[in-house]
Amino acid sequence: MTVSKTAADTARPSRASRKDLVEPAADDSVLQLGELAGLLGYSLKRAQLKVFEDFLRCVAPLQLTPAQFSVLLLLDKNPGRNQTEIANTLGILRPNFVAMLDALESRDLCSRMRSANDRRSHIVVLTEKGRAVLARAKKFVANKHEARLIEVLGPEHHALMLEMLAKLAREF
Amino acid sequence: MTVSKTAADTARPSRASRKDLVEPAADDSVLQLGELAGLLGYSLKRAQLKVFEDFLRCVAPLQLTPAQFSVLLLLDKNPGRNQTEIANTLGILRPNFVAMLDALESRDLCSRMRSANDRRSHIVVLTEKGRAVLARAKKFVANKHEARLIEVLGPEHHALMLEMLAKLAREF
DNA sequence: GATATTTGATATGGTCCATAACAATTATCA
DNA sequence: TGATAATTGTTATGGACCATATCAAATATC
Repeated sequence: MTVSKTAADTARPSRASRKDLVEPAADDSVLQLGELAGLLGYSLKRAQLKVFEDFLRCVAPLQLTPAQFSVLLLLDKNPGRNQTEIANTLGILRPNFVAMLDALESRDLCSRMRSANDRRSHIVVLTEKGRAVLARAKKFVANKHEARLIEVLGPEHHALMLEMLAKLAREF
Repeated sequence: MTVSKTAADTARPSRASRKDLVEPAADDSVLQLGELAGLLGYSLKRAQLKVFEDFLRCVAPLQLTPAQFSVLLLLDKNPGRNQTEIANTLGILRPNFVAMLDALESRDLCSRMRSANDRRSHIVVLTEKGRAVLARAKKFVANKHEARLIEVLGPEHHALMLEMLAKLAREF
């Protein structure tokens, strides 16, 4: 027995214990989702993966992930904030935000500055290059990514969807 | 210098290089999301996390994750299928599905059987206990989880949302 | 019957997420 | 004031999830 309790470590029946023969499904048709199709969380997850994939494609020339883009957007909209404030707003834990900022700072998209008030905190500021990249990214996102979403869903459904998702994220 | 190239390993400016003082934001009000609120992918991700959290809470007595629940549902709806067929339908890669099945099988919720046709493949079947647990899980999900979603979104918006999410997952 | 393909499995590495702990700094308050 | 507590950025670490290469056994192909 191992000590750590990963799923992979759980006991698996020996080969000898599963020797019974069973008839496989006859037809090779597509599997039925059943009630899975009615599970909101399931479709939510699958849709989210697709949307993030498309985001990455649309903004690939700038090499920005959705999370990185959200950081740049937040820095632009909220100057003079420190690491914890930015991280908290995005639901990122402070320890995990360090490496994220390191990556952005090493590409000269943002910069850590010392606060004039509190020598503990680092104020995070967009660099000139950061502002330029963000501006280009915004255009890619609006013209390619969101445009495609609006096209597929229809403008009114897109707006409604945004509203409902925000409601879920807020009060669920 | 380390060898692997994680984001955390990217060069970070030395402490000496960021000594400039900067005025922090004066007010301590809530940070502005800005265009982040209009990004569908952002709200999609946040909503998905909340919904999965709620799912885990609602089905906690049965100790089932959303992924495990989806496997049980699929096994029930599609008897006589092998591991790859189940995994593919759920978008799970075969190597990663092995540990997942190990966990379920070690709890006697399902069982791997040899196919009568093809001695390579394992037909995955629900056990009696698996069927019982699935039945209970379905009730928890319907009466607690989905019920709350419908309550928050409203029945017609819930249905519309499901439709749109499925559309995104399908044709995006 | 030689070769290619499929299936389940292992190994491995990457990314993301969560917690504990630490030094430096600041806040609290007796 | 000075002792103690709290905060900030950081490191270390481990778990969960995802992706690729590879393998032996079995089957398919030609």
